[in-house]
Amino acid sequence: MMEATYRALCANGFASLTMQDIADEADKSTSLLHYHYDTKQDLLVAFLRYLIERFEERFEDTEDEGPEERLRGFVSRMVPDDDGEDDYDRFGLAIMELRMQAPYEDAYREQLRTNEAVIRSRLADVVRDGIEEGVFREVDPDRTARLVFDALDGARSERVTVGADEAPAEVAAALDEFVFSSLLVAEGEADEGDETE
Amino acid sequence: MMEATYRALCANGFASLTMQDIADEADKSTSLLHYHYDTKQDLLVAFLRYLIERFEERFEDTEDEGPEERLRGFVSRMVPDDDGEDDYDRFGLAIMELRMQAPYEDAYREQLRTNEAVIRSRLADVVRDGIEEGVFREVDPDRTARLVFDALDGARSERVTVGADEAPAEVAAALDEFVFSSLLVAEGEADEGDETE
DNA sequence: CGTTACTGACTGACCAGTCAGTTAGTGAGC
DNA sequence: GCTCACTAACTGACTGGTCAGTCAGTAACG
Repeated sequence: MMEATYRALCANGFASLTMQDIADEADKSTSLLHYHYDTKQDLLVAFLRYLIERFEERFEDTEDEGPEERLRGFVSRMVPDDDGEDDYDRFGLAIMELRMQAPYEDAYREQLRTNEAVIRSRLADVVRDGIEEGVFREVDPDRTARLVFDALDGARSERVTVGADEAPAEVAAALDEFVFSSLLVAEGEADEGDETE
Repeated sequence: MMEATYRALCANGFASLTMQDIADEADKSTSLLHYHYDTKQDLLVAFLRYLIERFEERFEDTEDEGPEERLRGFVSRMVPDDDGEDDYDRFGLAIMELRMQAPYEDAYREQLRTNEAVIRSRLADVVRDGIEEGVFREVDPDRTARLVFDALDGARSERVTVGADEAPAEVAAALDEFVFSSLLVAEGEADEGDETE
């Protein structure tokens, strides 16, 4: 069911997504969807919940790597190297379409807020860990995480909307140049100085 | 007519925008809209064109300022200080909704591509000018402009979708810390010590 | 009297959600 | 081992509402 929703979103986008589209992908009737979920919104909120659960599962696997690898891993997961991933863009776009409906639909907004908070705080944790381990210099982890997340998000938005395929890679490079390079403390330097800003 | 479209977008958002909404704002009939514009898409493409013309007019006014002021001016135009601007968020959201339909509607995509290219290249020009004048260090102007634009865009998206009101200001601060501060050459320390906020 | 601006009434398509059912599985009693 | 009752999964046909776009006109203006 969730899988069918995923496929339908990739195939049709969100704005023109109908219950029929999902039903077709699942080889079921629309009536069945309404049997399990009262409204289309209910179904989609359940889908968003399903998504963030999957994200958390996948993220846990990286917890033993070093801060820098984890940071770069995060970036490269948002910037797929191979352009073969057709569904990646389609799905990313569909989710963005959905996000744009959040202000009009409380249920979406609440679930999305949760999802984004989880992602951003995982990223901030990586930065925080890096600072504690003395790999990164002292910065505001939340603010830094937000810059990284929002820049990549903006780039992705640019890519999927107007087809600026190079945008995510360019932004990743710029982040590297301006943020990550300034984040790494010089090797062999002190990992001391607990000075809260 | 364009004004009416603007008001209708603020009031209703894009996804649920009907020709009737626009007609109501203009105190005209929907038939008249179809008399001037064959389809809803045509009307909205004309509206997008109208927007970028207005942007260019307003931007020309800043051409005599210094690079740093222009850069900060650009940022602060995307991050309204006073939270009183209700329409600003509503309209920003509506445009983002529209952008998300670009992949499904060629006419939107072409016009949006033009609009975004104009904005980004104006920003890159500012960086380029700054480098030529020796105020900024040598960086890739397009890449830097993209980082700034996309980060602010991502922040705005976060704000309007899930109500993270602080996002644009946080990102602006992070840009300041990571990008702008590293952009200014130390040269002579001529007029510095300027600590805004 | 021709053109441009404008209207109200209508249509055809689409779609979420309803409803009155059918089918399949599960177990209890005999 | 068979029937009956109960329930969960599922369906097709339908409805009510919405909306872009059409069309046959009218008003205004030069």
